[in-house]
Amino acid sequence: MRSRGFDGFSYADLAQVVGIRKASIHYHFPTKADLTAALVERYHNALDQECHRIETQHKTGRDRLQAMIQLYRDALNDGTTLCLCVSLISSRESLSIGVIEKIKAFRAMMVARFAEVFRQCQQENSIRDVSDPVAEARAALALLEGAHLSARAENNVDAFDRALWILTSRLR
Amino acid sequence: MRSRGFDGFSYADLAQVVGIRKASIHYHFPTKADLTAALVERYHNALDQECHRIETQHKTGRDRLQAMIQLYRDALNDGTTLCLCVSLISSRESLSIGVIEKIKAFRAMMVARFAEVFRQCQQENSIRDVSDPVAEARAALALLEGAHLSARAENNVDAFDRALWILTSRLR
DNA sequence: ATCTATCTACCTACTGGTAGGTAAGTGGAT
DNA sequence: ATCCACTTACCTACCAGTAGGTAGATAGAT
Repeated sequence: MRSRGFDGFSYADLAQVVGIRKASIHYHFPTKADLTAALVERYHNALDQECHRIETQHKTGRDRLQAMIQLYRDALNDGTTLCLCVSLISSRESLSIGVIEKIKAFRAMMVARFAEVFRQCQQENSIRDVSDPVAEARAALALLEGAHLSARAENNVDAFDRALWILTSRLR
Repeated sequence: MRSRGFDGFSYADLAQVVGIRKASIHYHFPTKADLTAALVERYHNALDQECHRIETQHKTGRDRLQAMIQLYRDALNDGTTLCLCVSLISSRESLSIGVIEKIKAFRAMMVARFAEVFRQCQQENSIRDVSDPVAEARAALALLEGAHLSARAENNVDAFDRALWILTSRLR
């Protein structure tokens, strides 16, 4: 799903990967919308947990921000996958409203997480020119998602790092 | 194509929109790869021309950058469409190598255009902290593409402006 | 202990519909 | 007469989703 998008993946593909018949997947997730909603929810929880782990493992805003950038970098899986959110939004026209709402919720969660980290960086003075942590967070999310697209287009994870330079170069 | 993506749009859809039979489209563009390549090429030329128009209509780097941001903003068409490049890359796994190369070429062209504008801004001192115009250009492209995704996810063009704030707030 | 009923998780086989793509023909312009 | 743009009618492959059934685990009643 994260590598082929909503319109590009099928029950048959998934069935082959997980090793059961597609009818069995329909048993657990009657429609593609159900399946997608479950995936987004799982992704939401997984990322939320990862952010929590980062909070416990890193104490400064600087380290936390870098760890969260690394989190997105890892999500690329060497260019084979995108952030679930990115691959789904591109095919928004095919999504059910339930899935769209879940994507919005995921993004709101990530913005809140980033805003908290930027607020901390502001207090630490560990990053240049932070005037509005929430605005910074929204921009950072857009930048990260755009960096994912860049890396995929160039078929090169370095493109992700080059795009993120605009943010990482502000760290001190 | 720009609203539904490569995997989400079909010859039948397109035929209905343009008012001829889908076999007639196959006459002009035998395969979906041919059609997509032609679309990317047209998009490339159209944007190149738009950038040229901006260069003649605006003289300062500051004005040119703002006009190019507006160009991307207009490409959203009130949230109904994405930059062609964005909607295609998400379904990269379904694309022919020819199309991927054309997308790379398009991105290289846009990076070069943006780099030129950032270089001018640097000379004018009309934007804060420009140290590397090419790096700025790459980051700006990622930000613009990410802002497109944000606007689409939030179903609100304001989300585009909010993401771009990180760049526009540096103008002076 | 065993019979019975129900449930879970899976299966094969199929549906209606749509995908990209093609072969052969039509009709107007040069 | 020939070419060009387009048509109808068709193909095969695949799509999401369904019908109907089965093996095996679970649990309550006797």
